[in-house]
Amino acid sequence: MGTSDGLCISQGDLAAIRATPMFCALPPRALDAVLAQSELQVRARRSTLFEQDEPATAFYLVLEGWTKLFRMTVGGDEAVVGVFSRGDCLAEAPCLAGGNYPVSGETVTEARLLAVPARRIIELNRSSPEIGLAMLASASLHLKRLVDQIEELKARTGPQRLADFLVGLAPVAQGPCTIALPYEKLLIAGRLGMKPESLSRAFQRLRAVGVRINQNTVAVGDVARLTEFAGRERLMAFKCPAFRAGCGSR
Amino acid sequence: MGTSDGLCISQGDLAAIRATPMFCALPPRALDAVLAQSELQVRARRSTLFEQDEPATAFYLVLEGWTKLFRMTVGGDEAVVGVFSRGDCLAEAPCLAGGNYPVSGETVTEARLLAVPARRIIELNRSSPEIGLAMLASASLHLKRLVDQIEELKARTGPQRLADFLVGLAPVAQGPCTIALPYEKLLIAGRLGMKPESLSRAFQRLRAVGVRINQNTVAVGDVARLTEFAGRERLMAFKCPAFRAGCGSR
DNA sequence: CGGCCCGCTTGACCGAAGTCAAGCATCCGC
DNA sequence: GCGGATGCTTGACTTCGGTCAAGCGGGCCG
Repeated sequence: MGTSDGLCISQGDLAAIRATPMFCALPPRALDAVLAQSELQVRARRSTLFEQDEPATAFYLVLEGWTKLFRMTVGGDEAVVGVFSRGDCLAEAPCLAGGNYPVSGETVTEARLLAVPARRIIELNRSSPEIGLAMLASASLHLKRLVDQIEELKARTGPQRLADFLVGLAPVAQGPCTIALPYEKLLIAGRLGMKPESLSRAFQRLRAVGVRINQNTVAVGDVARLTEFAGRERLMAFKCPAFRAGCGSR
Repeated sequence: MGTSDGLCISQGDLAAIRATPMFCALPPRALDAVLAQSELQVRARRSTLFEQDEPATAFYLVLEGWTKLFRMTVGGDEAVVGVFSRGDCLAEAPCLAGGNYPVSGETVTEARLLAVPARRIIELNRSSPEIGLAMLASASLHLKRLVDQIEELKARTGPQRLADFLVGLAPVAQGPCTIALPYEKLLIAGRLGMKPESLSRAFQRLRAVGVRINQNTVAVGDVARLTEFAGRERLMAFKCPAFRAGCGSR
């Protein structure tokens, strides 16, 4: 886990930092104070950021690459709670609240991160109270994401969740496009709450709505069509026999 | 939705308020300031507190009764995101962050609530920054709960989730006991992420581990056995102690 | 009293997704 | 090149939980 000091932050990174929900509401002076306390870290793939139930001492802002939050279940599987990239903030709530990390965090690819020590921020909060509100805004966003995830798990099938995931990755809102999967299928499966085998089958199902997969690149015939599929009710295949016919052709 | 002023708060309620993760870290002066701005509400069953996507203008602390947070899915089902009782705080994060409610809120039984207007709190935050941190602590707790819920949905069967729910309600950690279900089975099913039919079947399954059900009272042969069946020791949340009907020492 | 409505339970059925196991490609070191 | 990792796909089977429909019991009202 290579580290360096907090001073050499590129212009691009600075812009990214300023754009986060966490820091965007902060007056420049307060932001400078935060950055002065922080550390720029470059980490290899599969590097541990923190572990569940450890006291929370620092939170992280992703500048480049991908990271995940997860839990080990009793059965030894990991339940992925979220996957994050540039501009996302991890674990700020437990840090500031002075508790333990509720999940474990790990890099998924090589990554560049801003690590912010909790203590300093708590101190800073005293002089600039808007930091607290900014963090709350960020935490609020995470709450919303988790609620989305719960709703998704409860109300959608695997292929629909996959469709939604792909739509989120697509560079356009309609028409054809190709997408490079940002990380391994194993993790995508985890993120979508299923096993790798089910992910495979979900991709097969999506061929019926114009999705082709080859290695880790995906070709989408029409993003709008995929979006529609993602939002449909679950019994759709049952109610609309045309799909089944389409599925069968291989 | 009956209301009255914020001044006549009973001693018991005051103690409950002081024990919440939200307010327990607050200096008495700040707490008084908050309470002076708040309103005590008594509401009938099935009364709407706020609706999803509305601007968040107030948050609620439950003093008595039960409330739920939920979302309407595309299919028209409701996905229950949480069910809350005495001592729990609802929607504080979006309020303070100045966003919209990410979910809808409703009372499940007749309930007594403390309604706290967002604006005043934001102003208060300027003079006492620890309010921001206290809210963050509360938000952090909600994050943890949601993560728990996701893990549960991903890693456990219906009967296991039900067992866990019952254990959480049991007044003892081991040995026999009887439990009165706090609200309708329909809602319990929603909370556990299943349909009423499945809940019924889950209860049947639990007969194998010594659980009998009759109307809305449940007889448990041995709570420890039930806990084991649920699949793990639930590490009791560090929710400032005191209330929560019968969640004794563990 | 008889009707009805409502919440809950049961049973039959079926689709979604997990498990287990085999098959196949790619990448790597030797 | 070969042998063996590793990661992805596929197929057969099983289990879980949702759907639909019927049945039942209690409470309420005329």
